[in-house]
Amino acid sequence: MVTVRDVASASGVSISTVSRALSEPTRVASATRDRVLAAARELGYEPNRAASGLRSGRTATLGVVVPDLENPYFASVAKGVQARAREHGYGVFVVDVEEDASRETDEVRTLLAQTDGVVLASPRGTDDEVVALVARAPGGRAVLVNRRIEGVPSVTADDVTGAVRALGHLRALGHRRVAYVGGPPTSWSDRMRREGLRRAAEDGEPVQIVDLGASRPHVQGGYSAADLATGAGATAVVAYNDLVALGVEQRLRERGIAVPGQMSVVGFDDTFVATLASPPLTSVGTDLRAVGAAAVDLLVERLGDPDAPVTHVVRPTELVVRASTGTAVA
Amino acid sequence: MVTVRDVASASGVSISTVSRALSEPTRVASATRDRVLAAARELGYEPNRAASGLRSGRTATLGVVVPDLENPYFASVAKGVQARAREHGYGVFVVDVEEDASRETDEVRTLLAQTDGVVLASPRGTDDEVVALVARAPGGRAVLVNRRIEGVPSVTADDVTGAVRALGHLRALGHRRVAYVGGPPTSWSDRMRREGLRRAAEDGEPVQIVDLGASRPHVQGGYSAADLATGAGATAVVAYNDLVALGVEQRLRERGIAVPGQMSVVGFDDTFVATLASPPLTSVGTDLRAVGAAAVDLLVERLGDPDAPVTHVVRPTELVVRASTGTAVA
DNA sequence: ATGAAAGCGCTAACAG
DNA sequence: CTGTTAGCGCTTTCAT
Repeated sequence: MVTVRDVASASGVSISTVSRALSEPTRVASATRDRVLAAARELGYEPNRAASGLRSGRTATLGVVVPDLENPYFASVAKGVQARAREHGYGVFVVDVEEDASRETDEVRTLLAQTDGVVLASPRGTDDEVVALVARAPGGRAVLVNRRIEGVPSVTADDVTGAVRALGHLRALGHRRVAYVGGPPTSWSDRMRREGLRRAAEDGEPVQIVDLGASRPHVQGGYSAADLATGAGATAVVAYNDLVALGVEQRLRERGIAVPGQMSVVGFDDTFVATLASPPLTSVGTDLRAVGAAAVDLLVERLGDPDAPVTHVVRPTELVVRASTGTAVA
Repeated sequence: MVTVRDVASASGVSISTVSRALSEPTRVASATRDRVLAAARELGYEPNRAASGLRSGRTATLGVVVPDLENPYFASVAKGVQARAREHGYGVFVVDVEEDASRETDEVRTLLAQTDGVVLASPRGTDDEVVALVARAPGGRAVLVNRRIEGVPSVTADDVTGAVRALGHLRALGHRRVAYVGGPPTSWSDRMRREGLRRAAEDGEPVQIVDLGASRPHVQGGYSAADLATGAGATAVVAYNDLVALGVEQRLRERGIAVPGQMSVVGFDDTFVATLASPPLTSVGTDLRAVGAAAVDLLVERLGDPDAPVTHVVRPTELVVRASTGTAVA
């Protein structure tokens, strides 16, 4: 292993100069600096993060906690986090807690001790649990994604507006009875989506919202809920997310119910699977990588200034209309 | 921040006893140990990884490098890596190199300096580049996934057998002219899949393989290649992976060509998207999380014994038959 | 602009 | 079984 010492003796300076040349280039005479950098490159020097972190108290590492990496939603968020963190010079620990609230708690706790800050995506714990957890992070070293709690910095999508647009779209197509297949009870975005539908339903030509309750946020959840939607006499289904919507489509296809001929389907998140479905799914989307990136920006900003005001970033949503929605049956 | 020192004074022992109680519980009297552990818990002590790593030379961190986290294949591998690493007491840095071979090189280099070992999944570099890279990791601290090179430990899937089975399946259904939509030129698994098809084609009732060349390993790649398959007079298409296969299905559907009525389609990897397609995709699958887990096991084993022989783990593949394959048209 | 020296929190000899 | 001590590689005063 090559250390600052090796670089120092190779370039005939002291180790402090090496350290400075590497991290504060301006504070070193340009001639010396060049010599040092050349020696470092030549020897293949790679700074030891553990050592520098130990001394400086800065680990140059962030953590990101997600419920499930295989869920395309979180894969995209994690990708955005990783990419932006890299731009800021941070490495990132990715932790998949397998949809388990108590593991979430544990992992955030340890990550907080090991990293400069953590991004907590779609926490499965209650607001109180999350607040308690984050309280352990002095200086706001935690940022939430997809959950908004006063006092804790967060990045969320404007789901309310998205849901309003989705319902407007369906109303314009003549739908007057729309079923909603919900997500996990602790999901903040599920609350927002419900809220958007409710508001939109009351505003203008009346539309009836049929609440189909909570489903597991996977294909299977939608598959099981599809029959409830037809049973309720709805002409359109709005699903908690794309996977659920795909499950609905799957079941309808199996029963020979045409989409969108007899039933329209709308998803949320506009993940890449939306285009894989047949028919391709109309979905309320957000730029998920941008969500991850924004969370990192927030974190980095606060690490630079712990007293910065708590900010809530709300990313825009957009209704992407594809072939799964059409005019309502008479 | 609470340190070993705080725990030591709280429990009336020396710092070394604290350290031992935490990491080698057997070497400490049980009474003392209980006292120390209680104090640690009470104070909310979290060991500082940087410090322990600096001293012990062990970072308790692994790295995993993937071309694209949003690709379900790599999401699953990364998930497997993370989960197994956790069981072994390691954290994991996940790095997405965005399909870029030169970033791959850089990242592996830095990771090797920062971690105890790295899992390099589906390297985009050439064999020579990979060997050069790995040569920098004394004691075999790098493990390849989805690429086999002599002298470097690896975990691969038995793609040859998988391809043989896929072709056997198609032959049994009466197909005599099968098109293959290939993946990236540097892909090792693409080579193996081709090899399997070639072998199987020659063995038994003859089947003609039409090589459609390389495609981008995404939906778009399959979409563009689909017309080549029909143009070539094939009655079945084998695609490099599930995404490509879905692209093929998409284009065929658009053209009104029935699957499997007029054309059968087979994918590889059996990622969750295979079941989302319509018709659901017949695919040659491997347990991807297990692949990731095996890579970690290999790494951990070698970290324990750097002189252990280089092993190549080959995971079984399995043909999962779904609705996208049927009897050949007359 | 540069060097000397202290020490971050922890583990690993070495004593006892 | 437990305590003392040295020092991992680096950054950071404090001098010069």
